[in-house]
Amino acid sequence: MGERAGELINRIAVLRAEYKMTQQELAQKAGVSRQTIISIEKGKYTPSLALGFEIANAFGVDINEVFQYNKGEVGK
Amino acid sequence: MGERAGELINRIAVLRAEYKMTQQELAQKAGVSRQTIISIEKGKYTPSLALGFEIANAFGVDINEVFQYNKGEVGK
DNA sequence: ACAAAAAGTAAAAATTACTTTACATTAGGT
DNA sequence: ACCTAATGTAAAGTAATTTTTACTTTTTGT
Repeated sequence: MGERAGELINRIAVLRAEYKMTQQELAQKAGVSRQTIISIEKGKYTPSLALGFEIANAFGVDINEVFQYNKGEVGK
Repeated sequence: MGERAGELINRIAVLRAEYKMTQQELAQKAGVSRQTIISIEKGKYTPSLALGFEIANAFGVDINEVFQYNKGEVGK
């Protein structure tokens, strides 16, 4: 029960490159620490929905452009 | 520092009514407990992004149709 | 090559999400 | 009125996220 069914992938690094935004800047805009951005960007854990939205509108894009959820391989 | 900048509102109750889905059923489809659904539906806390997506595709709708984030009133 | 900025790693502490259990209330059907 | 399903409340415990601090490595510009 440690992991949820699906996998969450994010395009934060891509978007940061595209918008030339540093982790520090993104962290400030989203209102979290730089560590949080790093961890999420690297997929170490999944952020809260609120933070997801904050990150999305730090870039000014829809949340679906930042995060994609591939629901769990039920058929294994 | 207890609260994030913006407020997250959800349309879970509305969607459940629309799709005639019980909290129990939604909980099962999303892979969480009924309590979790209740608490989120009532706005007691904000779910993880993964759970947000799970709830959205339990209804088969986009995540933006379930959750809306009004970014914090910075100007107070 | 050098300096500075950006990115990365790690780990403990604090906070928040989620589970489980158990019981109280409300709504619907007969 | 009765029964049952659905919703709600509460509290204690576990698991996950986020912060804070400190240090290492990589990248970039000059």
